[in-house]
Amino acid sequence: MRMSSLFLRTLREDPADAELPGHRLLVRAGYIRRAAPGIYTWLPLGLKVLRRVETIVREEMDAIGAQELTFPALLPREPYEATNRWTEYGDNIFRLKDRKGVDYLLGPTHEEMFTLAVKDLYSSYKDLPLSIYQIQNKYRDEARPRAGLLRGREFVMKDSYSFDVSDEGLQASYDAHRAAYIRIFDRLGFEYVIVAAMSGAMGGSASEEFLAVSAIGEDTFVRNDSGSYAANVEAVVVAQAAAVDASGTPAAHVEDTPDTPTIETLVAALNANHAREDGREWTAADTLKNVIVMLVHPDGTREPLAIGVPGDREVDAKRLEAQVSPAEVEAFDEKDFAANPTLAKGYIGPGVLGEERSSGIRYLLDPSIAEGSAWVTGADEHGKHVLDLVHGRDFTADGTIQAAEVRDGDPSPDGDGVLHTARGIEMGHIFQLGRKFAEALDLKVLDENGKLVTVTMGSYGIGVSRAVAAIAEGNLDESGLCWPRNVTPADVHVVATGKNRDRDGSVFDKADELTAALEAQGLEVLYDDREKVSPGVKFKDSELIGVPTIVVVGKSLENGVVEIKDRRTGERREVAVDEVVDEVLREVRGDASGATKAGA
RNA sequence: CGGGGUAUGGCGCAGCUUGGUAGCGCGUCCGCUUUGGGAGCGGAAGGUCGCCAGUUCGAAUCUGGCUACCCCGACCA
Repeated sequence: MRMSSLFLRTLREDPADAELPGHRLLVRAGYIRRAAPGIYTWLPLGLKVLRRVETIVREEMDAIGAQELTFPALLPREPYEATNRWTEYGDNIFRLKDRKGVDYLLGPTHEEMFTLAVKDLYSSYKDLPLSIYQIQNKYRDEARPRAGLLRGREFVMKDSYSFDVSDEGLQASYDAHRAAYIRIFDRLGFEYVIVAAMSGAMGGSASEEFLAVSAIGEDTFVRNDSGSYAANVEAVVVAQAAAVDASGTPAAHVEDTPDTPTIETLVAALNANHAREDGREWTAADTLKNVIVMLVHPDGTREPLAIGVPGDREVDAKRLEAQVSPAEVEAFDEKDFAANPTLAKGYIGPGVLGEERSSGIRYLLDPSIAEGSAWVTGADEHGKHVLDLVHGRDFTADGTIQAAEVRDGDPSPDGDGVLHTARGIEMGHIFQLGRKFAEALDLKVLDENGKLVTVTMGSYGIGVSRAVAAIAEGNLDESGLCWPRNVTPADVHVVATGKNRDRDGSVFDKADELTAALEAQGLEVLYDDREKVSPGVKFKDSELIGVPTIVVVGKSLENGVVEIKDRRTGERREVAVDEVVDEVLREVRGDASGATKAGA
């Protein structure tokens, strides 16, 4: 690539609409341009990076025998009608009509198309197992696109699906994908963690996410010190607390606690007027907080739900949503309270909660609330709370729910140490869909006995354009980007510092020659051969663009040497002109952690 | 969907309070000089001041309405 003719314009100043450092640099260095909110143009340099990420994904998918195909991005409505997703996706789907008024959509995901394609072509167990994939643009009309490529409305995704007759076969396909994903993310070169995840609205069992560890990530995950446990916070399963002996607990008794509608005011009132017998102060953890939310089911029906959690914890909205999906959660507002007169706002207790009690509202407890444990909680009357209310003796719930917030320092569910929380960017998600989806679309094959059996499926995704953004965010400094070798738009950046071919002929001649020699070795070379551009500008641009190895041909040519610069460390060294090609090859190939090695 | 902000040449911004020839920096083009860290001087091109209406002799500026975009939250890969 000759910079004198490359379609590129670097910006000296940050774009005003970019917030994240990596996004700013991708725009400034001329990799991408915003075309519309959440929609980006890939300029030549950016496209090179995107293609290299795609190539790594493609190589590893092919290596496990998955076969590539491409579905249209513009899809008919019918298949999505069959799985009810035309409705369930709601406003998140881009919809359009053709000239006859027939509905179409821009594919937000392609489960239906994959499943129907297999149904169309295959009908025997002998055809399976099968894994097929595509690398395709996906479209989601996000309520609020943000963070540049990390959450766009158009994005590039690799999605694959496995089709098996048996559960064992599905497990094998899943394991193969998991191993391929590990190789892919190793080659892409970022720090990632594999966490247990929720499988989402389509159901299914085993599910894991690959998260790039990053403070700017939108997902929260937890892990313990030994690494034996890691999970998306949504998927953490808190163990049921063991029952405790309640024989010494006095009978439950209602006390006046005026003006205590919050846990904070309640604890203060308890300590002022109802001192504990054991002399310890009351804390929020002694109270049972009952939170009411309104579930909105996909068919539009509304159902209130009561959740009991220890008073020192909040209900985690994401955990709750994951548990009740596909229902959505709305706040329980004043109108709802008015419609449920047995609920005394601020003093709600188990006395009225539960399907069998006066409110009729389903009541689910956090599993940390042990049978036999005693609580202070609302007495369902304004200004009154009940003390020594024992779970199992004085009240019961309709079940448990994993919806309380998970905190740093909580015990690890596998019993090994405590949990720490961190943030990550979801880069990949693999899960065993099972038969639910194939059933919806009636995907069956004949087995050895000539009987029709429903196929079992796995679903595996990687955010390809998101990977470019995540790599950029993780590989930059104050001067610009610093690409890992496996995804850099060029292997080496040759800078000719001359400004004028007439006067600096020897510099340009040598740089031309060197570029040709490097290209002859199969390297992708970005060559700054611009005239009338001062050396300072070329140096700044080379740092902004972030090719890992920079070769400067200039002044020192008089002494028969050129300069090789490491973009990441800033280290520079002089190398004799006739040794440069070998030296660069050594850097590019020797240092290629992951890509060439893992691919070999 | 709630809260906040912004809208002026390709990019970044000033001007608006107090109405009167639309400005600055970067970038682009021409000339001369310069030549290893975003060069200097001189010249030039490039703008329906988001849109609609109103007030006014006169609106980027004042008033009303609308729209778009950005950020935080809610929601989702």
